[in-house]
Amino acid sequence: MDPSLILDGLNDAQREAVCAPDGANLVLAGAGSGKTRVLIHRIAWDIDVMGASPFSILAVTFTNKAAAEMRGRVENMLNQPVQGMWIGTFHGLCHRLLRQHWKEAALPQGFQIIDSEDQVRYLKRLIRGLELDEAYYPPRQVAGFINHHKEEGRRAAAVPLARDPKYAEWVRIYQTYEDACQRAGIVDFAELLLRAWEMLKSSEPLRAHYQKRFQHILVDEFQDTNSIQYSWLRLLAGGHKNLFVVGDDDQSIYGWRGAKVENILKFERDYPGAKTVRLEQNYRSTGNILKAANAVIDNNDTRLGKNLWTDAGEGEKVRLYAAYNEVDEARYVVDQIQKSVDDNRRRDESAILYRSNAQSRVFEELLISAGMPYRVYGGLRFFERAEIKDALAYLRLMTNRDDDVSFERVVNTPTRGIGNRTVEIIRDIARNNSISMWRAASQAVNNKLLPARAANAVNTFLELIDSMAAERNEDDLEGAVNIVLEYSTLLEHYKSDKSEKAQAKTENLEELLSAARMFEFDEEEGLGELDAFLSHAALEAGEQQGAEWDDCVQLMSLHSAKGLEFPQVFLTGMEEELFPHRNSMSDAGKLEEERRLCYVGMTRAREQLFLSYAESRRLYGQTHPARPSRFIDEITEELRDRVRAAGPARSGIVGYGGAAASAFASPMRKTGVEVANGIKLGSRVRHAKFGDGMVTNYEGSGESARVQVNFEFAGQKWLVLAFANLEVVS
DNA sequence: ATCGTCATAATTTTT
DNA sequence: TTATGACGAT
Repeated sequence: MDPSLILDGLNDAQREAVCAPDGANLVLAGAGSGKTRVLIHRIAWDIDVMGASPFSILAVTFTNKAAAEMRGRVENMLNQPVQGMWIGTFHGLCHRLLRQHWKEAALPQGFQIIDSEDQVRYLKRLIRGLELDEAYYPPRQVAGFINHHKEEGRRAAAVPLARDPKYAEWVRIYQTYEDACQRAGIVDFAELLLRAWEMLKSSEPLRAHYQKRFQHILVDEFQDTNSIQYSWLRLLAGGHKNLFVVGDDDQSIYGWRGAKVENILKFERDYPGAKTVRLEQNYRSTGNILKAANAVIDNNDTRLGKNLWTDAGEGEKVRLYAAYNEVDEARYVVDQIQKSVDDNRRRDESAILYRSNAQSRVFEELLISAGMPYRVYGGLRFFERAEIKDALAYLRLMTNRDDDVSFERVVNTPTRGIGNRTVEIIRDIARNNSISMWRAASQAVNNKLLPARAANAVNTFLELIDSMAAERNEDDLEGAVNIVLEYSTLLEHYKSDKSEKAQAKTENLEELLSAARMFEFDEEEGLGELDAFLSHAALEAGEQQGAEWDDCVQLMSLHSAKGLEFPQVFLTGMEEELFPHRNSMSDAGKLEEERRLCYVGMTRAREQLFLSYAESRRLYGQTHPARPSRFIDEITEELRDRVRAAGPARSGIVGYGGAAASAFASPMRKTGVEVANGIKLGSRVRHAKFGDGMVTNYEGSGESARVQVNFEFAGQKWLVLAFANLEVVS
């Protein structure tokens, strides 16, 4: 193959990385320096030039999105589908290993994956079962404790015993949880990694097999790896040590969830002679933006050192807006976006970034009243919705009756006369006999351990699940979902409810049917279709709702913005205590991570970067004076332009909290705006009987469209557009 | 079993 | 401010 096809268009450093000899290679890739590109070209290089078989390649990412993108781009580049290559997330790949070697991993064949929410719910049950006070052992924190230890490769028995008796109890909960999961055949996210690692570590033949198979291991976002992921890689690359890792220590922002930047340093130590390549040329931002970002990150002491540069021009200076309060800040931002839209720029060229999600509200309110469509990242995803998880729980019980998490979830959903007391009795039996809830329930029924009425209800439930399983056709996934929706009466339950919410839930359940219909089943993993679907649901919670193709202003937290870029970026809420966040200010390490977060935010901008802070901010219902963030001071003065807030507080700002604000008491997170006949979200409309009001929400379109209007005097009403005869005013 | 009331806590997120 | 969860009353 002709190497030039792969090397063309790469700069020197990129090229050096792509065709580096086998062995340990570390690519320190600054923001916007083409890191994904290097990774993809490297894979192509291995296959096309070095003649590696796709079977010998293992490429690891952190998100499904990144994995899918990488696969697509590699195939594009090689102009053919790559078969046999493993590209996926750490969790996805470990899952695959465990499915293929469930015996060696000591798991039941039909093991199920639980997500973080399930994990916390389950822990809560177990903590109660141990008769411990939830107030002293908050399930969330216990989950964090357990996950932390798992990420460090420690099982409950291996957690060093501390003098603190409270801590000993935590370990006891961990042990209880570990046993319970094993019994129920469920595996949490951290367990996927830990199990796979333990399996490879303890089984010499398996380890040898995969070490031999994966001659080329590539890792994206290496700075985000935690300890167990690092060990996992080390194990797999044990023989040949052909590890090609790409990362940026300056963009490490997930230390709080176990990521270890130190792994980059460790890498150079653990693989002596590792080659390091720095990618410092940035293809994204203009000079001033880069200089400003460099100036900020330069204040961190623990850096490997890197300086981004560009040969694009200086561009505009960074603009700084000092707002009176958060509403003024939002108004300024929305005004600026309006200006660029008037300038024929797309709305999705603008991104509003913030440190914490609570800050999105004010922006949403003002965007609605400006009639500007927007999209907020970071809500619940499809497979995380309660009604979807209910349906999935039925499916899971069908394939694994011992799945206690699912049992608890749906035993009385929808209500079928199995009350708390009854469930408690079953739980006790399960605990006392170390059996699953399902078995305990059938014992309770058979041995007459329940009052007649309860026994009857429980029995009906057991038979329901059995009949669902019996009715199901192995190779008809959609049919299985249909059976669940019908037999469980979930759909009926929501359909009979005429409320807004219930209707949305009905639609979601119907969407689940089509998700099942569209599911692309890959038989080679040795899984049944249903199990594959359930694993898929757990590992890929699904897209954020909201149509990507809509032209919407983008709102997201700084963390969610990593990896993205926008021509125009608004970095808002640049205030001490908010950003850097108050919880991260006292610890030097945490503060540096905040600074990196700032660096990540700034380097999202291609052409224009706006920073803003408010002198007074209302947060959690209380107004506090605020000081500008230290990060602002760290930007050299000549790189920024201070945009003055125009004059003293204006009536428009101060008066905002009145009638208009109350109209937005509950902003809906909608992405579209135009409803019909010139009526938009935020439009002022007049109704013959109710008077004037503002459109705050809508659903449907055309004839059947309904809009929600907040009338100044008549309050909130839903109106069918075709009948309401609304007139748009001013 | 469901509804309403009260207290509480409230970065960041993927798998 | 607000969302969530626990608890008590119907």
